[in-house]
Amino acid sequence: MVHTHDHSICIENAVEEAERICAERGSRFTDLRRRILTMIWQGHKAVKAYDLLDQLATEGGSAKPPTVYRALDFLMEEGLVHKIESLNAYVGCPHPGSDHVSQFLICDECETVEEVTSPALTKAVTGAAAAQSFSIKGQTLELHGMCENCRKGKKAA
Amino acid sequence: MVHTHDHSICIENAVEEAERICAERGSRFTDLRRRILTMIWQGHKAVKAYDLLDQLATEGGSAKPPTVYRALDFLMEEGLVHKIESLNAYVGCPHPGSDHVSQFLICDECETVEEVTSPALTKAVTGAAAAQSFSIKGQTLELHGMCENCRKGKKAA
DNA sequence: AATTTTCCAGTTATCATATATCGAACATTC
DNA sequence: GAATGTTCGATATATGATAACTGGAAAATT
Repeated sequence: MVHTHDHSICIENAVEEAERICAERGSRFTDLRRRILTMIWQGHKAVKAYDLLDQLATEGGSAKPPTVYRALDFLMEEGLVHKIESLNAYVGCPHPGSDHVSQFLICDECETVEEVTSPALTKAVTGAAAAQSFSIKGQTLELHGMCENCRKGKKAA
Repeated sequence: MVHTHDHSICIENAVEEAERICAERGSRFTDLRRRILTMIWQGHKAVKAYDLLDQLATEGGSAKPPTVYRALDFLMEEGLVHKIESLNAYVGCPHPGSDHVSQFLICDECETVEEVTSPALTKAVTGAAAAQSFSIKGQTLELHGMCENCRKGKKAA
């Protein structure tokens, strides 16, 4: 998806929200965690752990993998970021704090990841599980394809 | 899920089917590929690449990672096995040859992976994508939880 | 049957992802 | 300021995956 919006707003919002949520819960939103969350929010693409490492390295310090993974674990526990299993990469949650299941539309063209929560889809998931008497605890639902904007671009080209 | 069935039938079927499919397509179902497919079908759990490596090692030979991954790639291309992204592991396809989307119910208790193809769920997925004008090319749909048998077991205990 | 072609599997090397363990630094609370 | 708890760092190791190249076996062709 081509984003014509002012993305700095997204970053600001995400960091502010994180700040608020952590304060509320008594979790510590440390400098490292803020930096990593900010990096992840540089765009709407999923970011790989080692890209974060590289970025941290260029910023001077010498962060090692465990540091990054711990920060990512924290951010995931607080629901501030999600992991995209099919990409081994991480993306910011657009509405942290609200209890929700996450479903992802991943454009293989522009790499944009859009998080959605479709009630109909969630219902179908629940139904499919129920049909097998399966009690659901978590879902990984990642749809790959091409987003609207890329599709338009392709058609035009 | 507790399997009361004679699992050796599953293995035989899987290998015979693979044989048939590969013959039909002119793909070569080599000894290594057969061994790996058989290993994956030892149960209904997803098997990790390095477990396959270890098993191959104990069987004498000295297989290296690329060998295993190449065999897995082949088996996936032919639709004989699927990768479970949320586990980084591989599971046999119960009905190869038939064109289908795969959805998985993964029991976190007994680790059994059940493949399903729910028309209702597939329709919901298509619908959710359409709602965002997203053109879908592939899906990763993995539901984690507890299967019927494990649930019963827990209740009894 | 001999030759050619194709493709499989092995080797080495390397990269990427993830965990375990331990200890030092730091802020917070009392 | 001492006690506590947490973060962050270093090191090591395990696991997951790919690249580039080579030799050799099987299939196809002549």
